[in-house]
Amino acid sequence: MAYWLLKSEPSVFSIDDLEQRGISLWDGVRNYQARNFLRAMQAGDEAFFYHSSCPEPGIAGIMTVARAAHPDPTQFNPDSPYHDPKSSPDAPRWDGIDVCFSEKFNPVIPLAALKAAPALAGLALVQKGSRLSVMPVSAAEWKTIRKLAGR
DNA sequence: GCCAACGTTGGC
DNA sequence: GCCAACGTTGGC
Repeated sequence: MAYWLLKSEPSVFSIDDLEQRGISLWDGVRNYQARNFLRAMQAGDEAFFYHSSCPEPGIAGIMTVARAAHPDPTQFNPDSPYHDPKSSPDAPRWDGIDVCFSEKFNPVIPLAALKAAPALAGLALVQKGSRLSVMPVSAAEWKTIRKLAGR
């Protein structure tokens, strides 16, 4: 049982979208380091849902991993913005996971609050220049962040 | 919209 | 293998 943090632009896919759908494929990850973390995720793991590139960047809620990594179908779809011409079903390059809605934070935990917490200094999210979209969260960091959400 | 920081590509 | 050029990310 491990903890993670996944980023998404809410204009593309938000915590509200996930709440509405209940379960969803997490697709579109096109970075090798992030993909390798996806591959390490197991069903039952928990993850924070982070909203990026939006008016209120921050952690918007919690989801659980419903299904471990499997080939992301969007890589094979020429009509998808995530299409990768170098991928084929015989040799997929990218994986996705299935996630299940768990909780919504209202309001979100703002990025500034995460940056201000000394216990979170090691989190990739708050490190200068980090653009990683899938990252591990330690048990201690998980607890700290939940506390920031008032839970 | 700006721009700093980053990852990837491709010529050599 | 190097590295410049390019495209992308993401906060502000």
